[in-house]
Amino acid sequence: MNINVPRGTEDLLPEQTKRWQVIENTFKRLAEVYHYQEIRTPIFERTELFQRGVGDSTDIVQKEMYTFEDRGGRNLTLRPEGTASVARAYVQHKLHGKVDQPSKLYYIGPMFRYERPQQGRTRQFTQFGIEAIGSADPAIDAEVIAFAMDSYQALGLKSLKLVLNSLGDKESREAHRQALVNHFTPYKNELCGDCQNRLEQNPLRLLDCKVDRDHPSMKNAPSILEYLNDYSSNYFEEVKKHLDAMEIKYTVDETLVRGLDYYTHTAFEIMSESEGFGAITTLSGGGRYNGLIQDLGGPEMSGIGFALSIERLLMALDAEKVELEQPKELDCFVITLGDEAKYASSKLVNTLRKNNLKIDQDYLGKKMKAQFKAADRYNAKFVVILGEEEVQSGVVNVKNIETGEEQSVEFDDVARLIKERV
RNA sequence: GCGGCCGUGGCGAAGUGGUUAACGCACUGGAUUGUGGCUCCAGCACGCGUGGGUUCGAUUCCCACCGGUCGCCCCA
Repeated sequence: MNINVPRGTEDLLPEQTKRWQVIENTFKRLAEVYHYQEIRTPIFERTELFQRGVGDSTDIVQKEMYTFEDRGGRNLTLRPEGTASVARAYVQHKLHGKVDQPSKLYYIGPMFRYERPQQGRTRQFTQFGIEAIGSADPAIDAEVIAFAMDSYQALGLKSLKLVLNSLGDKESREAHRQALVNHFTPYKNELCGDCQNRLEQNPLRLLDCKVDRDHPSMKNAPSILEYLNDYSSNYFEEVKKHLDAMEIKYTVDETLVRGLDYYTHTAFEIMSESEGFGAITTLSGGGRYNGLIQDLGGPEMSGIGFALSIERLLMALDAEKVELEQPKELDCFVITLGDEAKYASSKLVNTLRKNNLKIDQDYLGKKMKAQFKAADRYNAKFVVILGEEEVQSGVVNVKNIETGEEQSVEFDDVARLIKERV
């Protein structure tokens, strides 16, 4: 019987969750700083939502969705990304009618994609993301990008690369699409199978094909930037000016197209430039989606967002050898000697905890030496030794593990003493 | 969906077609009845992913399966 975790999923044991908590708290703090509020949507949705929202031509919808039928015959899918769900909630609850606009939302939680696992890619992974819906001001594009960069910088990461592009509005995209079809059709038979399909379904994605990257036709392929109409190209310029104003460095890459169909105008990715980071260097991505809300039955509302993977963030932290600062595990470990002392110990431990101190004691009947070792391992600041003598006298020694200093106090004063020193 | 590599105690890891499967860490006990982190001694795999095959004999060779891992495509 194999009861291990399913392929592509993992348990996070305390050693790891400690780091996760630091990261999550950082994000929540940033969300307050940038004034984004949390939204929680279901982990599964109707399959149509992702087909419409993410796009039928995307890899996600074509081959990566965890789709199932429930007992009522409903066709459901574990969410592969967060934006479609947030947009759906925005439409469903008519957030566009609320006073606070734009709606600035953040989410954090598991996403699911059925893929072959490898480093930096699991079937269940965790995204933190934000969405700002209801504004078409280039300044908010820049805000989202700044937030994305801050998410890494606030944790101490440095080797980051911001890549930027514009995909233009509908009109620009259509013009570019036509140009791409005209350009690539003569070479159709020389391109890879995927690209032959892309030529019909989504020619834009030909540009980031890794197989045909070196095909001669790629070199002089029409760039989206040449097809931006006035509004689009002006919008892109404005976004860049805001980034310049914030002194955020970026590289424009006209081949950056992103894998999801809903993107318009601003598209960006943040990559790690650390040595030995592995094959996957994309840490996060995002962009503007001006047609999405309408596609999902809402009013004409534009939005922009980004999402990052916490798993990849952790890889980046490891690659850059960033140590997250973590709180001390225990303020005091109570060493108990002999059966008689155990009641006094329970009482003392309880009292200390009521004083909001982090306390633990031995439950394995270990010898003193082993109890000291446990205290070391838990990184406790103090130990209290409690044996028959102490029970008799009502006085215990409180020992500072680092300095070795000891101080004798009555039971009732232990909490106060430790609180003063922690 | 396709390809490479790997599968030995709680963890890391060596090794061999044949009689006791190194070593390190961790853990437990002792040297040392109540003050640890150092040192020394001792203990700790009836077993080398599962099943089948070759063989007098397999953890070691072969096959299949399972699991892990890395990479391709694509992405977070």
